[in-house]
Amino acid sequence: MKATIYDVAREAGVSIAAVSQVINGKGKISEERRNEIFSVMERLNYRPSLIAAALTGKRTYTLGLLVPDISNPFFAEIAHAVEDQAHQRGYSLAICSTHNDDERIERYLSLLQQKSVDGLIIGTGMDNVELLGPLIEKSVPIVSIARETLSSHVVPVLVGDFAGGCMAAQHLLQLGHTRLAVIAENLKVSSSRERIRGFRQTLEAAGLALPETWVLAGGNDLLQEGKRNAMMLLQQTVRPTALFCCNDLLAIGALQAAKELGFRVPEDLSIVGFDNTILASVTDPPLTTVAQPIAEMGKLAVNLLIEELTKVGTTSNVQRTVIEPELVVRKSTGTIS
Amino acid sequence: MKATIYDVAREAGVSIAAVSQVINGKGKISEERRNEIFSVMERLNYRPSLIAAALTGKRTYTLGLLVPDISNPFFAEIAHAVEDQAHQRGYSLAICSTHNDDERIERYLSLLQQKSVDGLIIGTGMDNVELLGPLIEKSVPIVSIARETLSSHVVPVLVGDFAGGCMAAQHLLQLGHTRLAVIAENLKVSSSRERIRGFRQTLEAAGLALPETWVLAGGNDLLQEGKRNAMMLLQQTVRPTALFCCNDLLAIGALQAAKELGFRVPEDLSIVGFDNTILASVTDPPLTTVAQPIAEMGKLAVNLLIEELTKVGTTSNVQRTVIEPELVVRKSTGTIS
DNA sequence: TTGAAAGCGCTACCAA
DNA sequence: TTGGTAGCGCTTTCAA
Repeated sequence: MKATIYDVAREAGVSIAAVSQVINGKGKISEERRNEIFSVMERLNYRPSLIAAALTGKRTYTLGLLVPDISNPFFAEIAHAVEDQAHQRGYSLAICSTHNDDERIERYLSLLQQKSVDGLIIGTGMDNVELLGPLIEKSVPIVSIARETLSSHVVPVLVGDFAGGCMAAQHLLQLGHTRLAVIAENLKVSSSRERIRGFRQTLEAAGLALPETWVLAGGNDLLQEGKRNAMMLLQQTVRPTALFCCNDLLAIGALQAAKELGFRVPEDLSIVGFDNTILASVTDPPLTTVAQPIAEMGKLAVNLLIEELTKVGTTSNVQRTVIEPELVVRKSTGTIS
Repeated sequence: MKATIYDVAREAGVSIAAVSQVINGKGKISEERRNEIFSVMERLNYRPSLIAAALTGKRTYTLGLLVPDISNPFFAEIAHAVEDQAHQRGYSLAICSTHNDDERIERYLSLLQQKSVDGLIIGTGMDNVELLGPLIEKSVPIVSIARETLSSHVVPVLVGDFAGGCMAAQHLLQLGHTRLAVIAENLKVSSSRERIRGFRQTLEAAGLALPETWVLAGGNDLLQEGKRNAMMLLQQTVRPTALFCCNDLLAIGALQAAKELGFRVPEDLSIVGFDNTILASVTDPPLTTVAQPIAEMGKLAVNLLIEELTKVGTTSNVQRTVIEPELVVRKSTGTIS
């Protein structure tokens, strides 16, 4: 039913070895034979089985990508960037939404291992780094994207989270705000912590404090969570005039809360997001946000990974890469009135 | 370096056949042996190679998903739904962004074929259906999602586009609008055409006409395109009071155009979108839109596909499935003032 | 119940 | 330049 290398060899009156050579452009085959074989392959609509090739030790040309949730625009954009570059390099992508659930991660990891992916890109949080052990042992190269290093064997590609937090603070400070609060995702996520650290440090350098009670975090449904936390912040008698939200979804939730409570943005409240996903450009007012260079990160991650998995033997010597973020000022921030 | 079935067999003092049986829960192996083998597998951290298994004719447990662009929230949500269900059924997903480019589609199709995916879910437009030929010959089951049938061999899972168009029209009609226009994506896409057809028919049934000049389409950057087309529509001396946009991205573009031109939504202009992606809930005002039951469609598509590929031999007799959409009324539509 | 052995489609090494 | 052939790791008869 499906043409194999044997069919081609038979039709062309050569050995399968010859056909294999032609497929891989190796060995020495005369022009004549080569062309003959090509034409037979064409005629039979022959497609070499990557499965069989992989079994003999070649690569599978498949990369695994772990993200918390592909329907979250940030990760969708990451996936897009990664896929694009992978495709360019001849690899395809197995995408896995982990829901940040270790059990699911374990299943996926095991599956990817069984499928012998050539490399792994991790964009999901992981409570239990041990789960990577088996992969590392089998020396499957791993890079993490937008996440701090998980282990010394994982090369991270990340955005300057700390710097991003600083930028947000600086911007808000310049606008004259003095009562600032933070809404974060999940403090287990290192990038959130870094952003907050940058934010706080910049504030303190300016002689302002960021009280612990004004750093709210947690929750799974980001939009809801952002809204809920913003509500709490805004209903206090002394309320913040500016909010730094650790991602766009949270910022949008905050935006909704503000509107619901009758605060005008940015006149009564400034909001800064993080990520610069499509969402940020679509809200009203559009969101001032710290942009992650998603396309660049995706591309870099794939390139590092492929570089890693193509150089055999050589000890890996790639180090962490940090790409600087950029503040995109839109309409959700302004001077205090 | 990596444990194989041989290692397990040797350690356990049995034949590889026995191990294989245990793995697959087939054949008759004594409790004792079985447990012994299991414990050895555990100890060796053995993971059966799916590659090798696939080579012997078993499935690869991989499904291919073709979408135009995974970073578009609609397709990201589709991907999420599909992945979720696939994972539940023990399959993983190779996701491919085609950019609606036939050349890219061809490359991906060829790749998926070489990887022997068990089935294909197509959510992308295809100018050249012929490309599916090779897959169909190899009897790889294919379902299309949110797309009209591409060929008699492709089972479609779609939303009632026509009905959705009707709903939008009805809603607008009820609000008293009489000058309605349409902004569409690309008239090559059958779903767009169907939506418009439903919309127009409902209008006509109410004695209203939808002039061809008020049906604008085309473009690749949906947001921009929606904005541009809305601009054109709104700057005419006799302008529409209501816009039906064939997807949320277009609707958001229209929303931005309206604001830029100083029209209030919904007081001066009503806008209805289509899809009900997360974007629709995030704009201001939030978008009234026709909701596609994305999760349901994704689940159904996967189930149909797996059903198809598990029943050997039996002639496929699954027929097209249409899930009805639902109008979600938010704040972008209102009575004319 | 168990095991020996014949593939699955392809690569790579070694002879010819 | 070519072709023969030994695997790669696993499934699956078929005998024992």
